Parts: sequence; C-alpha cells; structure tokens
Amino acid sequence: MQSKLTIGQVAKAAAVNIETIRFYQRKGLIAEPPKALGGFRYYSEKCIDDIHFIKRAQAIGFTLEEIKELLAMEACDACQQTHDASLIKLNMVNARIAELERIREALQELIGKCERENFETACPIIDSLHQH
Amino acid sequence: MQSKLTIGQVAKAAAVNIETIRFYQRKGLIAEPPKALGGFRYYSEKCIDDIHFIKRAQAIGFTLEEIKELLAMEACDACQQTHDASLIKLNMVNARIAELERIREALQELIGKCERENFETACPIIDSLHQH
DNA sequence: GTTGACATCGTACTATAGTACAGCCTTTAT
DNA sequence: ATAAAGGCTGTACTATAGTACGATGTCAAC
Repeated sequence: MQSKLTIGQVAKAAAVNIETIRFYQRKGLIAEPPKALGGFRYYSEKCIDDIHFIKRAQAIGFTLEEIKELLAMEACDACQQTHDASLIKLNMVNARIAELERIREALQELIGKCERENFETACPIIDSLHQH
Repeated sequence: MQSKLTIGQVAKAAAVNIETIRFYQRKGLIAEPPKALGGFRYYSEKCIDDIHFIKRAQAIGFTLEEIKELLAMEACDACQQTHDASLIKLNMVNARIAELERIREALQELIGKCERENFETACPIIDSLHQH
C-alpha cells in the first residue's frame, strides 16, 4: 500500500524542514510528484528514504552536488564511478584533516606561549599574528 | 615617512583583490582612511600589515567575525580574552578533526566493502546509504 | 590637454545549504 | 458552513567570504 503523504508529513517523518524538501526538489535531488486534483502533491515513503539517503551521504562528507551525482550513478548502475567518487572524497577528507592538524599545532603553540608568559608582556598571540 | 598608497597599491602589496580590502572595510575589520581632495583615499603601510594579520588569523582557523573580535581585544589589551578565544578555537578545531576522522572511517569502510565485493553485486556504497 | 589607468560607490552576483514569508488556495475538523 | 491548518508558488533572506561590474570621477603621463 502506497501511502499518500503530504509534504508536511514527509518533513516530520524525515525530521527536516518542509522548505528543505522543496529546496532538494529545486536542486533536482528528489522528484516532485505530480499535482493531484486540487493542486496538492502526494508523496510515498520512498521520499522519506530518499531524504535519509541524502542525510547519510552528507554525514560522510558529500555535498549536495556530489549526492546528486551519486543518485545519477545509482540510476546508471555505475558502481565503479561511485567507488571512485568515494575515493576522491576520502582524499579530500584526509587533506582537510591534515590542514586542521596544522592549524591545531599553530594554535597550541600560541596558547602555550601565552600561558608561559603569564600575561605579563604584550599579548603573545596578537604579537605572533603581527609577525612578518 | 608615511607612504601615500592607493588602494590598488595596497592590494598588490598584500596580494589580495581590491574588492577584498573594500569588503574588509565594510565589515569593519580595517579602517577606511579619509578622502583626500579629489576623493581618493590614501593608505599607509599599516593597512598592508592589517591585511597580513587578517590572513594569518584566517590561516589558523579564525573567521572574519572572530578576527574582528581579536582586533577589538587588541585595542583593549585584553590578553586573557585573546587566550580564551584561541582555546575555544582550538576546541572547535579538535571537534572538527574528530568529526572528519569519523567520516574517514565510514568512507574507508564503504570503499573497502566495494573493493572486496569486486563490483559483482549491487553497488555496496549506494546500498549502505540506503540502509535504515 | 587628452587619453588611459585607476579610484569611488553602490549594487548584484558567486558557492553552499538551507530558512522565511507573502498571497493565495485546499483540506479537514468542528 | 466556517475556521484553522496546511499546501503551493515565487521571491527574498540567512551565514561566510569574497568577486564583479557599471557609472562616474580623478590622477598621471605623454
């Protein structure tokens, strides 16, 4: 039995804003069902699953644009491409981790300097940022 | 000797777009010098240093809004606040690293599954994202 | 003294991921 | 039968960090 859900029911079930669903439709990530008599659009549970798919893919770092591509790959049975896209994303995540670790080192260094100098001289953090 | 630099010269020296300088002025991060006769604004080297300060602070993870606060703290000699802001930023960086490491694990798991299954069955990556 | 390069200001546009709302129409419950 | 609740469309706004551009005016070099 295909349920006839309104957009508000889908939004509640998928725990997203109604506007988010409309936004995903505008971006071409999920389909917009045809209008019934009266002008309302009715949704099946598949729409809830689709939103969950998007949210899971976002949670492992894919952007909406990339998720749109994943969905296109799904439709084409392009497993190799999905694999490659995941590998590219993994490399991006690794690069971002490396960058944040560099930032962490720099912050720890500044904070350590500040604590050693015990606020006695000019602020060493501000000073370091002024350094040439 | 205070140089009278035009905005274009400052932009070139600091290696940023002219529009970026104007943007920082609008955001209140750097001062807009008064107009000279004719309507041009002339800058000193301090403006170049200010832009470098902003760029260095950005490089260790501060947003422009936070940098604006750093600059306000600098003006108040509020070393303790600068120290605390850096600590907060360090915690944010650590949290983001932890999050990305979680993402990395998930991606590695998916890619590993895909490679073990050798593209023989339905795409395991897409499958996993459909999982409830 | 004219031309070309550069300055000013205001506005609009980029990407990313949504959120908010006005104005109108439909559905549902009382 | 009527009112509240919710749906539809289109547009505008949020944050973040800029970039682009047109109209107009000025500076500097030749």
